[in-house]
Amino acid sequence: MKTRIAPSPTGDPHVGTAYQALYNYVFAKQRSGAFIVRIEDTDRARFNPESQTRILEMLEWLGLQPDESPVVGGPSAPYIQTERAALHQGYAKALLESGAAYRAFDTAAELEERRKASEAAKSSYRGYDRRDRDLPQFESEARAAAGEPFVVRLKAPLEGSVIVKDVLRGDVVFQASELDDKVLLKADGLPTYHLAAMCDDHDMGVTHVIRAEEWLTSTPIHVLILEALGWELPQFIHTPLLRNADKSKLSKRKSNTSVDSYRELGIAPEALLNYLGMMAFSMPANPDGSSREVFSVADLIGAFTWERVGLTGPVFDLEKLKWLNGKYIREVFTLEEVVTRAVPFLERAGFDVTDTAYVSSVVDVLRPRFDVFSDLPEKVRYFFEGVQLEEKARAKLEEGKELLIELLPYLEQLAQDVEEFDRIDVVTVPNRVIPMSTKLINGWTHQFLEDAIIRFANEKEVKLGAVMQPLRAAVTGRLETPGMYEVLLILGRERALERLRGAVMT
RNA sequence: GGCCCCAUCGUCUAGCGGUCUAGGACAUCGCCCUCUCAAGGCGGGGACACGGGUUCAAGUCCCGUUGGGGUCACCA
Repeated sequence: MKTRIAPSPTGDPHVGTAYQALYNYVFAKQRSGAFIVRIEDTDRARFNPESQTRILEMLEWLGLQPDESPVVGGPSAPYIQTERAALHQGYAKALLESGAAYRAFDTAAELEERRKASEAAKSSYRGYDRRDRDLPQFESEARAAAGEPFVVRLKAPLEGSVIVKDVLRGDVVFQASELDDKVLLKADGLPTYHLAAMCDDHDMGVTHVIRAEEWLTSTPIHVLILEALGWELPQFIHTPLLRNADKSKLSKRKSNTSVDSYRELGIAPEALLNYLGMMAFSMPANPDGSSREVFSVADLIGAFTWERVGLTGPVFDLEKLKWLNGKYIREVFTLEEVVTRAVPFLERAGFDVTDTAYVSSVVDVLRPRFDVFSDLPEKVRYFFEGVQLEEKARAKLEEGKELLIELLPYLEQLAQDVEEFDRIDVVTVPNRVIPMSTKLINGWTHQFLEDAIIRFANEKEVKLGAVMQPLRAAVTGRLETPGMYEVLLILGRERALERLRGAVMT
């Protein structure tokens, strides 16, 4: 069996394409079939060469590797539709000869005019009026031979009905009177989607056409083409459309449809795929009845079945996507994986990331505090650059300056106090071990800092917070940061004390 | 407007006639934890669109209404 996605290179890589790719990929893999990618670039007016590479790159980023595609090739090459134009023209000719199609010589202006007239007449039929359907054979040939531009149209039946068998919805019946004679071959000699997709799917051996619901109403046309060519019908599966918050079809104007934009936001491909996998499809529940929100593509391949795919168009909710991404950062990825993904964002912010151990401890301590990588740089700026006092932090600092001046010697004393203790090579913080270079250690450990600061607060008879917040402001310039002991440890004694001195002296 | 598809909390969804006083997740609210911010834990509010059937019994089946969406291009 074989599935495919057939994206059109006309713009940014669309999440809808990623969504379709996921279904096609998962279903093909589950059935040990092939997943192929074909580029549908027959619309020369909207064609965008960059778009093609970006779509292919998107799939690579997502890890949805096609078995056949323009880049990896395959037995049915080429996988770029315009390169198959001769094939399409041949099929169009066959259809013309068998009488299943005909030439139409209407100009765009004529069609437009008649369409308007039809609308003005409030006719419910808005399709082609079939003016040239019964043009005598000789006239058709002669005008074509004389060089008059024409398109090839499908001769759809005038009576009866066409039944589309959709795996998810069963039989969908369309009356012939609702169909019109769609263009198969355009005046420029290139095929329209209807012809090209059917021919290519057939020639490439596609067995399951899994595509968005918006194609459902043109499927009878496709069935007609397939039948006229004498080909076996594939299984048609129309999946619900991803929606904007207002339930309309997901669009650029109302939502972020570009996968690249999510990538820039700092959404991990695993999280995006996981999120897309819970749109319309639902993973079987856990044994305790709770729903399973976190799963991989491999899990999907294991559990996927069309019976668990709903038919209502799901609203794409960025909030939940972000939450899921945060979940991956906190619970699914290893620290190392989080760091690897974070580094490019930190570098782009201009931070020096050469000290891997340092970067790692910074990221680690921030892990429960960001859910999208692009948010990270701002949250860790003070770890890489000097302190920039925020307004509220300045006020706190002023408020506690007296206390800090007294605290300073306590902290400076710390190293001496613990000389008698053994040297420690790692700093142990509850629940994690942060490797540090030994020169930063001495008394500068979580335990000693905590003891010292609590003792100090007790002696001064103030709440811990009265010490912590001014200290936090002094050392980070902010009022919201990870735990102070962690921050002091990561910063290291020298830098922390230096910042503290600097703050109380101004 | 014609045709086609769809219909459970604001959102993603579970539910395949009785176990539903409808379950989970995001969001939201409250409490706990706590040096701040998060994370985490606990708890609250919150839905079967409506009307007819069928049936001993309907969120679950059928019909209609309403609502939403899609589609009617020499775009895909």
